[in-house]
Amino acid sequence: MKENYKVIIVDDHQLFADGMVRILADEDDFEVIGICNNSTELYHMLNNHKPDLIMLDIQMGGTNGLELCYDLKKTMPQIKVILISMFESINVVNEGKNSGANGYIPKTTDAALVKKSIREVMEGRDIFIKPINPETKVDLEGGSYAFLLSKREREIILYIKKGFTSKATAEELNISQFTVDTHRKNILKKLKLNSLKELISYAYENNL
Amino acid sequence: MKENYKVIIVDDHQLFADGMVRILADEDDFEVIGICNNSTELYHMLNNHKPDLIMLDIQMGGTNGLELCYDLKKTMPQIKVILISMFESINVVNEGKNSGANGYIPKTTDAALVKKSIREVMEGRDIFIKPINPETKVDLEGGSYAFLLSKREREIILYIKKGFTSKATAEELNISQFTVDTHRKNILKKLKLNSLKELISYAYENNL
DNA sequence: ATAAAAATACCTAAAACTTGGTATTGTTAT
DNA sequence: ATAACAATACCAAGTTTTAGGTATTTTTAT
Repeated sequence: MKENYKVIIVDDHQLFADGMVRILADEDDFEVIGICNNSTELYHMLNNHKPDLIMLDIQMGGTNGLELCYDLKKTMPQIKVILISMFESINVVNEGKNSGANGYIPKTTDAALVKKSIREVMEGRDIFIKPINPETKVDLEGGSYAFLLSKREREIILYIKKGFTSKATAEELNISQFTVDTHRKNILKKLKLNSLKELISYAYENNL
Repeated sequence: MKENYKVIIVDDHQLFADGMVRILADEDDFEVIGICNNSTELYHMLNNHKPDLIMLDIQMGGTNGLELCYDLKKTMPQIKVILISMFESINVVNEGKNSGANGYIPKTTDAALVKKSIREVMEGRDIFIKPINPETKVDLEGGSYAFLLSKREREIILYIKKGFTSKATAEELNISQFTVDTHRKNILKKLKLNSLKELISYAYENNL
């Protein structure tokens, strides 16, 4: 008889999670024991349930899935983690590896490959997809480069959303106005935006 | 006996589409007759298959789902279209309406709501969710002066949210930059705000 | 018809943002 | 150890916004 792997799905897109449940329900060696929409829900659930595997979306509003994975692996290394993401760039895959995950699956893969990947991981082999075309500049369209942001940069964004000038932000954080300006510049560059106004809209539309 | 609605799912994330198929397979009044990962595949499929409904993701690599919806509705208005998106901002929902779609569902909704929405749409009622942004404080009594805004002022706000300078907005609307500046000033005054940045946040938090 | 509101247009000075740099000090990953 | 990233700080020129106005024309409602 086959193993019965207990799986928790973590994704802020409930619809995607609902779909995943049904995909895994096709097989009788998986059992989804829970769905969480954010890290808080996950930690809550982990108090009462011990999964064998966590399927973790790395872009969730307000939560950085990579950091979450890192924390999970630090305290519960025995739980396997497969990251799910709409990014396929080699950079993100590498960040995924560094966060301690056992696998990385882009959302462009299909149901069959997911099932195969889970079995691979549960049998002890990490699976990190080779980006199909490393030359291709990953064009995210609706996607978000927000995961590229550092902690301080996310903090700066909060002040921008509140309408703080760089001077006011600098005073609040006890750093130089020049530093705030540099952070702002770097944020715009990373997110490929042209102004703070675009940034604010971006922040709201991407739950930053 | 219930209707048997023929559905095509269009999403570049195969995994999401695979999940949707299984969600719809729960019910016997839906039948997924195809999955497409882009507009080309969709048009191909439409040569041989006539669906009752198309579930259309609006963010697909290389394809603008909104434009696709607009084109579809122009040539095949009898086919219902429900847009799916990870955005919940009022902007995008409105753009969805303008593209001729019959409904708009964010990916944060769950399987049950999707099924309900499909039935609503197939029975002739359009469904456009009122997005509830967790950050949004629904506090109409409390001090939203937004009702004071004129039509033109609301229009100006849309350009501000898109990051347009007053000069660029003026060119777009064929009016003087001074006029745009005056509108901006009046908007800030009416809403008791101090900067365009605050205005943008206000706009998102009050579904403007 | 007429008052109120909306939309238009103009002026100026100060403050803030944008852009294109350079550069040092820590920390992290390989 | 050494490359890459994060956080810090600085400079300058040009653009945009902000805040104080005034003022005319068009639309809307009573």
